[in-house]
Amino acid sequence: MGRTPSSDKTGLKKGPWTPEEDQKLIQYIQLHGPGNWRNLPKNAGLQRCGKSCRLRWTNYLRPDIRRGRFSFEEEETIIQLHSVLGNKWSAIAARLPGRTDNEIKNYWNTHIRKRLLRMGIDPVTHSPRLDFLDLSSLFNSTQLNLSSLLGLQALVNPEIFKLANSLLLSNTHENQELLLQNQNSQGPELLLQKLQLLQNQSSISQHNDQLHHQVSEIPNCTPQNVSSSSSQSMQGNMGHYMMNNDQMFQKNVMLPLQNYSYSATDVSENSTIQSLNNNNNNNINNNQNFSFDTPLSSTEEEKESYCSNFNNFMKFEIPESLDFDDLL
DNA sequence: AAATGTGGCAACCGCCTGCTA
DNA sequence: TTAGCAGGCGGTTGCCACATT
Repeated sequence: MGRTPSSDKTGLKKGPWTPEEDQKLIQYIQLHGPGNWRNLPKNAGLQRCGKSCRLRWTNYLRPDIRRGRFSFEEEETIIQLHSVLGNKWSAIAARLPGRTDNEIKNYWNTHIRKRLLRMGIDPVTHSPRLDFLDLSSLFNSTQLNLSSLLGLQALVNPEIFKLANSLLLSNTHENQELLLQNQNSQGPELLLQKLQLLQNQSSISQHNDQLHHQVSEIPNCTPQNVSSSSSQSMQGNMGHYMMNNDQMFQKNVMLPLQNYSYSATDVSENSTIQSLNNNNNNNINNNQNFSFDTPLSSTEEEKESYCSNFNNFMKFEIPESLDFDDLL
């Protein structure tokens, strides 16, 4: 792992740390404490730059580091915080004891981000986007039958569903081809236009004002997903969810979150499945149990579990008491 | 069995910020 | 005021391990 061991022109070693180096660093810090990273390598007998020592300590050797898989609660926290803070990994890490910003960043990029993309959610704005949704898995699915269509109906705005459904029912190969060809590029223009029109007719929540107000008071904080006062938000039974700005209406298709379900087939091989089952039963809406049939599917039980728990997974309710100063 | 592709993640790079003289 | 420095931070790289072809 890491990089090829090498030395820079000052003779300092780079690349992966050896157990001996780790030991030296640990022993030195145990004796003298962290800090003064510039002089630390020399005093500790390490051929490393101070920066490298600091990173090694903070990201790997620190005794309070909690290694291992992220729990579902941790994932949920990361997503919630990311929806407010954006890529402020250190701020997010501060709310997750034992986790480092580097670890969270890696986990986001390798797991959560991809999952959100597959779910059709923009990982930057946390807004649903049809052009990110993996529709090919839908149309290629052998499970594209009435029941899955009913699931799809729960996935999207009913009007959007009607439109998509009419495309399917017309049963023209061209339509499906068109949809599939365009889903990863610019999207079917006609469909997008119609969807956008429909979307713009969706109910607009007033409930973002409070959060916007709270966040706007944070110094130097420009939350990526908190709308401007002129932008729109949607609220469903999953809490407040902010739309980024009007540009979302230009190219992207937004779906009401209360109807947004989860392609849970590859959820969190690292997550604690059990934890999913602990706290969500009250929020389960059977209509939201929908899964795409993808090659990544695990067991049906897991799929069901994840699907039914997606409501919790995507519950981005920002507590009114959230102290943003503390957060930052 | 070998080649190729992909995921995961430790570590590096370069920029930014805050402190101090 | 400003230059220099240390530390912090987010983005990126590149290697290893495993999966797929």
